[in-house]
Parts: sequence; C-alpha cells; structure tokens
Amino acid sequence: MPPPAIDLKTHLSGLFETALEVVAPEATDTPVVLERPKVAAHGDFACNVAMQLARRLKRNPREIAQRIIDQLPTSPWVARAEIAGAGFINLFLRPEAKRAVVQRIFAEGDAYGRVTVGAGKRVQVEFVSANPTGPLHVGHGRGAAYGASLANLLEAAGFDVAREYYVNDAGRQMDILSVSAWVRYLELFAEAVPFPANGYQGDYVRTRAAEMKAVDGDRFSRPAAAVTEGLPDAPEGDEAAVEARMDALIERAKQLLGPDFDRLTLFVLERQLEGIRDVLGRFGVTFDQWYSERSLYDSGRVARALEVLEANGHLYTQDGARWFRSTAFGDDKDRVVQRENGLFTYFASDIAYHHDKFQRGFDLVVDVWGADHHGYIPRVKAALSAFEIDPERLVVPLIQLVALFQGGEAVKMGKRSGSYVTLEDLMDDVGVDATRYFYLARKCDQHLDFDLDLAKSQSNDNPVYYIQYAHARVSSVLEEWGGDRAMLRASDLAPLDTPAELTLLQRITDYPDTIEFAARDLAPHVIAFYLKDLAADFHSYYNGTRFLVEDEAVRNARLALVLAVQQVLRNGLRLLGVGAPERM
RNA sequence: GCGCCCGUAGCUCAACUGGAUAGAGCACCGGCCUUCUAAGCCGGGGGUCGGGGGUUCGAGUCCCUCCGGGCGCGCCA
Repeated sequence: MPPPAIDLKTHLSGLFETALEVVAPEATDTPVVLERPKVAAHGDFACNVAMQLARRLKRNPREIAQRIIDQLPTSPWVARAEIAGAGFINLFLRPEAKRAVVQRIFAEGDAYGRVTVGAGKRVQVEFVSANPTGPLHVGHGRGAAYGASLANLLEAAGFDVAREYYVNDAGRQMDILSVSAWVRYLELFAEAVPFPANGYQGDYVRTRAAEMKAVDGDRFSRPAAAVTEGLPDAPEGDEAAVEARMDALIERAKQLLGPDFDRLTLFVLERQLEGIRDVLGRFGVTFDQWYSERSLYDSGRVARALEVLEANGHLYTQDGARWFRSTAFGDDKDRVVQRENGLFTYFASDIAYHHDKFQRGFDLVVDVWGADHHGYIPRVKAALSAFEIDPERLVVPLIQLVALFQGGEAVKMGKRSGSYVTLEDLMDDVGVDATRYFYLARKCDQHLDFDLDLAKSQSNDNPVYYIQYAHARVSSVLEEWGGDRAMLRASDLAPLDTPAELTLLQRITDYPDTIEFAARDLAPHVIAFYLKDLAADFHSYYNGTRFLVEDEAVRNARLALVLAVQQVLRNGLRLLGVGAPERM
C-alpha cells in the first residue's frame, strides 16, 4: 500500500465530499466534520453530516446516512462504514492506515504537526508590553508565556508571525520614573530631596541612580534647595496634592536639567528595557521588534493618524479638548484624544499604533492584554473602523490574574507595599520549564492559582516532569538498545496491534488536528493538555509492554513507535517553550 | 446602575465550538520495582454541569431569567 499523499483526515473528508455530490448535490457546501468518537465501538472516525443535512433535505437522517455510505468511494484505508445512533456514520480504519502515521512522522520530523490554515497570512502578536517603569511581575509572566507560545503555535499553523513588544516610553509614568531615579541620584550627592510619595520605590531605582553617577558623574546634580523651592506641599493621604506635587517636580526637573532631562530619561529607559529583555530572554521569550510609543510622536504618526480621523469628520472639540467620536462605531462614549492642556492621551498614541500595525500589512493583529483592560477594546476597534479597517482583524485575548499559592495560602502581593513577586523570582525559584508549563496549563481567560509547592516539587504530582519524563524514557530505552535510530525508519510496523499501540497511534495521528484547533482558538493550553494525554498513553504502554524483546521484528516496530512518540512530544514541548530532556 | 468574563467531582481544571455513556490530575482506598528510569503503571469510590425556563433529532455548550464570584465603566496608563 502506498503512503498517503495527503493526511488521513483530508483523505476521508474527500470520500464524503464525493458521496455528497451524488446524494445531496444541492447541499455540497455542508461542511464534512470528522470527529474522534469517545467510545471505541463507534469506530475510528465519526461523521455527523447526515444529521446536518436532515433539516435541509427534510429526510430521515439514518436514510441519508445509508445513501451516503452506498456512495462512499472505496478506499484502501477504510475497512467499513456503518450507521449508528441518530444518524452517525462511523468509519473503521484498516490497521495499516493507523500505522502509516509513524512513517509520516519520520519523514516530517520537527515539521510534523505543521498545518497550512495560516499559509500566506501575516500575523502580529503583541504581548507583555509592560511599562518599563518597574520589573516584570508574575502577571506579566503569564502574558509572556501565553504570547510566546501562541506565536509559536500560529507559526506551526502556517502563519508568518511577528512578535512585538510595545514600549510605553512616553507620558507621565515615564516622567515619574525619571524623577524618581533623579531624586535617588541627588541623594548620592547628599542633596536631600524628600522622595515623592507616589514615586517608584523599588531598589532598582537606586540602581539606576548609581549607574547614572557611574557614567555621567555629577552632570545631573543640582542643589536640593533649587529642586524643592516653591513646590506645593503634599500632606500624607491627600492624593490630589501628591499628584500635584509630582507634576510640579517633573516640571522643575525639566526646567533645571533642560535637554539633559531627555538624556536622563533615555538612560534610565535603556537600562530598564535591558533588564526586561534579559529576564524575558532567560524565560525563553524573544521579540522581533520593540516598538517605542515615543517614536510614534517623533515620527509624526500620532499627528498623521489624528489628521486622517479629522479629515473624515470623526473628531470634534468640546470643553477645550479634542474628542474621537467612537460612539459612531459602537463604543459606549466618545473618547478624548487631546486634553485641554494640549497633551495627547494614551489612547491617541494607541490609535496611531494600531493604524500603523495595519499599515505594516498584517492580515491579523493579536494584542495580548491583561483582563483589566477589556473595557478598552471597543474604543480601539472603533478607531480601526474609523480607518475603514475591519475590526475583526484585531483579536484581543485577555489574560486573567495570577494568584500565587504556597503552603495552601495565597501569597499576598501589593504594588504599594513593594511585596509583589517578580517574574525573575518566580523562574529562579520554580525553574523555567515548570513556570512556563504552569502558566499554560489553563485557559488564558481563567483565573490561575499558581501552586508554588506543586510547581517546585520534583515528583509524580508535577505534570511538567510527567511529560518530560516520557520523553527521557524513550531516550533511555533507545540508549539501552544501542542500535541505529535511522534504521528504525524502515521498520515493518505490522506487529503493532495491541490496544495500547493503537491508542498511541491514534493519539499521534491527532497531533496536526490539535495544532489546527489550538491555533484557531488562540489556545496554547490545548497543546499542554494534549501532551499530558500523550505522555499518559506512553507511560501506560511502557509499563505494560516490554520493547527490547528477542523478536527483532516486534522490537523494531515498537522502537519505531516510541521514537515517533518522542518526536511528537518534542515538537509539542517546543511550542510551549518547555525543554525536552534526554535524561532526568 | 450598565458592559465583559466566570460558575463542571472535596480541590485545581478539561470537554474536538451543538453530538453518542461529561473526562483528567490532586486528595482518599487497594495493588505493581531481581526485567528498557517507580518523576511510572493498574484498579476503586466520588456529578442535579449554580437554579429555572426555552430553541431541536440532540444542550455543559446557543437564547431568556434569577443566584453567586471577578473585572471594567477618567481630559490615568
């Protein structure tokens, strides 16, 4: 029997489509969906197309099913087809058809599982995009793990993927960071300026100050009196006064430092981004581009985007501010793009940013955001609509909160108290593989309870080791065997016929479908669950069957199977950014 | 008050976008290491899919309603 030129499922769907042309020529657009039945008695694949057609054809589904079966072309892969239940058509494959996947995996290797749904389409995945004003925390880590794996997944689905980090390096938060670092810097010159109540408190700010001194000496130093003179008081607890004092301090810094304020800001920004890039790199997360918000202003893109909206009558002035009429495109209320004081809002640069994304030619843009930003989606989509860009081309998966648990208790975190756990702490404590797996073992829009004890445990309770162990076990067996792996590619697979073997064959056959489904749903967790199931099938097989037996034909067939299983495990783990160790 | 998300076994979560008997892990009980790694396997108990109504051949999944939890509703980012 020749190996299939196309994959099994495509072949089977084709059989149904041929039959439909005869049975229901007026309804050949009905999609043929093949499912894996939960019960073995229902065959290897089940098709519900007869039931789908019942309504349109106004006929009994079982009768339609029989007519389809009568018209199914004979196939070397199909043993028989039968009607079951309300009108399911159950297909039973010949054993050779089930075994063929092993050869396919050997032929495709690392590329096994790649599908073509995204072929010819460019997609951008923007993720993390944390403010450079502080270290990454465990919430950012989840976005990083999700975005990175999603990008891998989309690539496997055939998309041309660009990974991007949007750097919020403009605006007031950045100014506050600069001023915070500056005050710490002044302390190094014994210029005691009271640290602002809403400044960034972390130790990293002192580090930046020390770096500034090391590089630029006293260049930014000014007398404390000149800095504080005339600043408004900020009584503790009076938030408005605290903010007002900060604004005055920012103004004072710009005034005293002149052009050097920008130099200082860029210096601090550079170091902050370096730290973020470094942590993410160690976490296995990289980007094709770091896109600066600042550059949107410097290049005139913000002004240009707003001009386009203006020219099309989507902007108006009220109460001294400029508004975007987002309600014209389904938003709850109109939104300010330029404040009364002349400053642009964050939304203004975001309009320009998304305008620019689509001008760069992406067919699809994925923004990975924290769930607390969900109210922001309608206005961004409204902006796209105003640019006559189909808002459906922007998809925004929302990442829910992460709560750390240790000893059964929630680990308390508060940004104010500075007691929050950073991504760096987490990955140093738990390890990169376990951290990435735990982040991905849940749907992204589901709250995640991250059990630190479990993630750290090197035990059978820990799912990530469970999967890696399956991979390592295959290596161990092959090493024990000591033969030439390439030789296994030519093994005759006919001896594979036990239930455990057929289960494994079915599982690895489903891998490309799993990729396609997970990619369509933007759901890397599907891969995590799949790998756990595959590992379970393997461990069960391992425990019940000895591979290194005397009978060479049987031995080679079994080794070929587990070698194929190992390939699939490795391919899947790579998508998740989790290592596939040879031994543990 | 309005909008979005969520509610499935004691706990943490799946469920192929409407399919056949709702599945895993943890926890609990009982077995398996002189044989390729026991970070493993095998068996067992455990469910009103938050409640109620509707749509249809068929609903955990879609619609309505109520209950319960989270988040959002700035000329903040």
